[in-house]
Amino acid sequence: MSKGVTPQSQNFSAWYTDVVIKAEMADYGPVKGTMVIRPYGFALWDNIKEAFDRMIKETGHVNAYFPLFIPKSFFAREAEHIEGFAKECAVVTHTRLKMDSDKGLIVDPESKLEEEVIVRPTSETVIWSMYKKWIQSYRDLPLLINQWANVVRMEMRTRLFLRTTEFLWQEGHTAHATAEEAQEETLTILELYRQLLEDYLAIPVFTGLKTEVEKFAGAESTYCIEAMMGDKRALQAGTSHNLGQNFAKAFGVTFQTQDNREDYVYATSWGISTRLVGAVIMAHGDDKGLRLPPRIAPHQVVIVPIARNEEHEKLIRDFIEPLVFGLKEKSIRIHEDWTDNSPGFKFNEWEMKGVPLRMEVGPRDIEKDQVVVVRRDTGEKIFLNKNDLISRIPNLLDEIQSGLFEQAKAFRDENTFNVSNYNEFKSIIKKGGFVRCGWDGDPETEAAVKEETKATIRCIPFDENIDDLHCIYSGEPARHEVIYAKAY
RNA sequence: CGGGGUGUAGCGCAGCCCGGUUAGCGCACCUGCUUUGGGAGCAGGGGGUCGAAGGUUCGAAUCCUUUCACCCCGACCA
Repeated sequence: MSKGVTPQSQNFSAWYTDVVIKAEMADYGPVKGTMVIRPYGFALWDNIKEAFDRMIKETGHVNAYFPLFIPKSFFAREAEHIEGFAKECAVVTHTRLKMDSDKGLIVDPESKLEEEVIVRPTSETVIWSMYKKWIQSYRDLPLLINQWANVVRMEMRTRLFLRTTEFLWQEGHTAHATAEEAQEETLTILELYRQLLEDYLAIPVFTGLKTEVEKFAGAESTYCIEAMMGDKRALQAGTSHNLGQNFAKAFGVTFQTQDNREDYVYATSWGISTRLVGAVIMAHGDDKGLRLPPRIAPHQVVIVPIARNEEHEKLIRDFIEPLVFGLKEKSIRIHEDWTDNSPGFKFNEWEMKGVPLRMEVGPRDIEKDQVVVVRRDTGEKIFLNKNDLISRIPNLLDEIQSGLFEQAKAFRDENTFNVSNYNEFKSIIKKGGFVRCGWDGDPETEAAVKEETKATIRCIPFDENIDDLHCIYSGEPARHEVIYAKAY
């Protein structure tokens, strides 16, 4: 691993790419826009995934898997849906290659498909085609299915984790007997997303409703969590859609109600993606690299032995063995770095990789029955007696977890402004930050602001208050209080 | 999809204008010895169809043509 990264203050996006690569989170794939998630990055995703998977199972959801390929015709059924995704679909048109004497390996024109197949950009359509078969009666509802899958959206501009042609996500697709139940589900999931971000990723979020322009193609309404990154830009970190009866109507999914009527099923869908890995990096990282929240960090503690010779090594191994055992018993994820790099190198490397706690153990410590523990979040050096270590480490990890959250929250709050004057609005958007202000509810106003400032309405927050509020742009009485920001 | 840029060892680059030894440097890698509490030192070593194809020339990394790929900046998006 080579030295250092571009400082955040100099060029945030260069910093981001440097960190992703140098921390061995991901690498570029051979096809434009593709990414390889390396083991260290995948371990982080795995931990996020595990936490959320547990949450949805506790709330009655089950996992399943639907196919990657979708008949093109399915997409024609929901008008807004196709509108939203048509421009970024990968299409399979042929099924074979062959060797051509002139041109080498070519697509065999003979193998052209009758009906072209698209690679899923999202799975509503396949899933609802199946739900039609599975749902007849109110007794079949609610149907609460989730899938962990990859999806493909052909993107022009890509950035590792944040926007790649193929990405991993979870997509929940639920079917309900009533509109109320669907709405409740939509908000339940949004709340789980909030908890995941705040309690596990240590990222504070605003929750709220998307405007008509920003909502999901084919949804009645879209709710979201919005987070602030280290460059004061917004990142949409998760969305939960109330799909109403749109997909049920498109796919003819009806059910018999308790009183023997026929009605269309009410639907929701919701997703979070590997983008969250990018969110963790950009919300917490510093000029030394990543700073990972302990609850999702692949390694929570890394041990760096300081040994001059084999005798020291043996001494250290004996010294740490019971400590490691004790910590593992407490389910602490601990890693020993016995590679023959120098200690200084290891310090830098594990700081780059964001391990919350580093434990240095050398002969001088062993003499004093102690170890040196260094916090990644604050850099603080703590000398711990070996007798206190096993009880203290979990506390320290908790402190780091909440410390990262508090720091991110303070940063967000310092950079979120209530504003009533458009000039002030523009100057804040220009230098970065969120603006809470009034909006007259007109999509043309929203478009004009976007055109002039590049800022978009991230959401209409649940705690909006429009008393005496006027639209930042038109001056009309506000229909909503909204949060504007430049977004990823 | 528009504008710009870059392709030379795994990575980062020099060489290219002005063609001419065996294509070079830093990092990384391998071996050995000495080291190890903030990115170790010395010695030795391996690794290249100079993005690809064609052309000009006695001779091309270098000049010309074509092409491909990727990166950056904008419009779209989880």
